[in-house]
Amino acid sequence: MYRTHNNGQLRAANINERVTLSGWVQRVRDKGFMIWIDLRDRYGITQLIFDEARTSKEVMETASHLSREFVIQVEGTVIERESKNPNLPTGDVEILVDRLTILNRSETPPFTIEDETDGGEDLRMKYRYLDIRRAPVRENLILRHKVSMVVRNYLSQKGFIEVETPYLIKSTPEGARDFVVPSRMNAGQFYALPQSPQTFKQLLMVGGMDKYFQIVRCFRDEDLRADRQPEFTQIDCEMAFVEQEDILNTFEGLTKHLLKEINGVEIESFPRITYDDAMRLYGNDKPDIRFGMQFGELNAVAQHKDFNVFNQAELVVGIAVPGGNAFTRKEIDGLVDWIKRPQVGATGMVYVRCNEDGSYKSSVDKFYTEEDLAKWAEVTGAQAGDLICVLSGNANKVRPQLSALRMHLAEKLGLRKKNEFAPLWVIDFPLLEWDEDTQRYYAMHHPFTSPKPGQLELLDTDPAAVKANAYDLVLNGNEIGGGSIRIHDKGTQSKMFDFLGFTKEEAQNQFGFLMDAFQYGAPPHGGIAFGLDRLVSILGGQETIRDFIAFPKNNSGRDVMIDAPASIDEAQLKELYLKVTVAPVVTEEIPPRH
RNA sequence: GGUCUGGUAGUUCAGUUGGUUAGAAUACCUGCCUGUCACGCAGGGGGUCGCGAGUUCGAGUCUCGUCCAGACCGCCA
Repeated sequence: MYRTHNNGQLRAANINERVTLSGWVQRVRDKGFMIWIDLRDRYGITQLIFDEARTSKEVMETASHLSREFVIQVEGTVIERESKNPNLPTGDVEILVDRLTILNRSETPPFTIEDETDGGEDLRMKYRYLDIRRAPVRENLILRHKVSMVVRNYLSQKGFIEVETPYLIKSTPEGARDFVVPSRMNAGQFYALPQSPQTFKQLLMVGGMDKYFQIVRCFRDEDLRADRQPEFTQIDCEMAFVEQEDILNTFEGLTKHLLKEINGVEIESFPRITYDDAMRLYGNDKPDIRFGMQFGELNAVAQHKDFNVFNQAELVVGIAVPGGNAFTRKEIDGLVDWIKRPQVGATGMVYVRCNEDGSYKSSVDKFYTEEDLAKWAEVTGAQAGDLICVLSGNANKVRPQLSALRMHLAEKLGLRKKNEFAPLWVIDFPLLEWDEDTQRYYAMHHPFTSPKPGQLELLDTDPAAVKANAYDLVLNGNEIGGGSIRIHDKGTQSKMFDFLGFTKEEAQNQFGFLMDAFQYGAPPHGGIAFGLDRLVSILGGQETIRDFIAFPKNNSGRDVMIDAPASIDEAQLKELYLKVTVAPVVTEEIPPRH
C-alpha cells in the first residue's frame, strides 16, 4: 500500500497514529541535526521530520540526499509539532519518519514548482506536466471540472440528453477555415473537423431528441489570441418547439446557477440590449457593463460651429471618464498616442477637462464656449472632475475606436474588477453582414439562422435591415455564448442559400442532407453554444484561457511539449495520396538535460 | 498577411556613449548550523549574449536578414 492518507488530510486528531504517505518532495530544509521535508500531492502538503535523536542513521542519510520533485514513500508516526504553522491546514502535525523509500528520483526541474513560479510561459508549456503540479494550474483544472459537472447536472435535470456527434465531417467554405483530414480509403478526399456540431444538433431535433446538449471539442484553423485556441470546447445546446424567449430563459437559468455554484454570486435577471443599442451606447456588440462610460452622441451640440473636423464627421461621439480630470497632460497625450496606433486607428482625440469648480477646459477652446462644453457634459453624463474624450469620423470606424478607448481606460482605472460579474443578453442581431472585399453579404451568425418573423421579404429590398432571431450572452465584455432560432423549413433555407450566392447545386451538395431532413417534419428549434474555455477563465477571474486547458497550443498553434504539428514520412504521404510542396521541416533536437 | 515587444547563467532579469575578465537574484553542488516552514551562514561551479551576415581597431550593445516567443489588428459564419 502506497498510502494510508493523502497529504492534505492529517490533523491534530490523528496524533500518535501510524501512517504511510506518498508524494513529491516540495522542499528540503536540512539543519544537520534535523531535516524537514514538505511532502506534496494534489491534496496539500504535510511536513515530514527526520531527527538525529529519533531517526536511524540510515534513514537520516537517505533523507539528506533527497531533492526537489523526488517521489517518495514514508512510514511513520503523526506527532504534534513543537512549533506549529498556522498557514498550513496540516500545520499542527508532522510525521516522524522511520521508513523512507525513494519511489523515483527526479532531475532538477527547469523552473520552481511554486504558486509564483520563476518559469516563463514558453518553458512552462514545454514542461506542462511539471506546470500542472503547481497549485494555480491545478486549481484551474479543478474549476473547469466543477463547471462541467454543474452544467451536466443542471441540463440533465432539465431534461437535456448529451449526444455525441462525429468529429470527421465535411468541409464547407462558409465561416472559419477547416482543419482537414485526408482519407486513406477514399483517395483524394478529405474529412474536415467540425467548427461546431451545428448541423448535427439540428438533425437531432429533426430526430426528435427534443433537448440536446454536448460538451464538445470544436476546431477552427484561424489565428490565435490569448482567448482563442485552434481546438476549444463548447457547451453545445439545442431545443425543439421553442421561441427565442424560451432559450433565453433556459440558459439564463443555467448561467445564474453557475455563477451561484461556482462564484457564490446571485444575479436577479440579466439585462437585454439590442445589437443596435449596444453599438450606439458602447460601440461594441459585447459590452462590458461592470462600469458606465456610455457613449454620448454629440453631433447636435458640437457641429455647426467653426470646427471643421467635427462638421465633416458623420458621427461625433464622446465618453465621460470618471475622475479623468486628474490625468496629467502627459497621460492625456499618452491616450491620444494610444488611439492613434494602427491597431486602433483613430486620427485624433478632442478632450474636455471638467474642473471641480464647474468650469471647462478643452483642447478646442478656440471653437467652443463654456456653454457649448456644458452641453457636451450633459450628453455624456460628465460630472465635475471627469474628462470627456471625443472622437469623430465615419460611424462604423469611430464606434469601435471609442470602444477600444473605453476598455483601455476602464482597465487603467481598475474598473474591470475580476470578482464582479455583469452578464447581459445582446439580441436582435442583423441577419447579414456586408463584406467589402468580396462585395457580398455573409450570414452574421450562420446561414441556418432564421430572420425575425415577417422580415424574410426584406431580403430582396433592404438586406442590411433584416434582423435575426439571434442572441449572444455577454459576460464582463466577453461573448461567452451565442445562438439563434434556426430555419426549419426547406423553402426558407433554400432562399437563404440562394441569397448568400450559393447555386442550387452548391447548396444541395453541401447542405442537401439538412434540407432533405427539413422535408420530413422538422420541428421549430433553436439553441445556443457556450465557449467553455472562456467561460471557465472568466469565472476563474483570468484573461487567458490557456491556464484552464491542460495541454494548450501556443500563439502559433504549436504544442511545444510534443512538438506538433510535424512532418510525416514519404510512405505515410503516399498512402494518403498526398504530395507536399515545401521541404520537410527539420525540428530542433532537444538536448538532454543534466 | 500586418503592427508592436522581447530573446544574456538551469530560471527570472540588469547590462550606461560600442571599450578591461559579462553581473544580480534564485536554483544547483559542498561544508556548517539544537525546531525549520521562502530556514540561516560560508564557499563553489555554471555563459554559443537566439542564429547568420555586415559596419568597426573593437559588437551583448549599431545595421540588415532570419528563427523563436508573447500581445494586438486582419481573420475567427
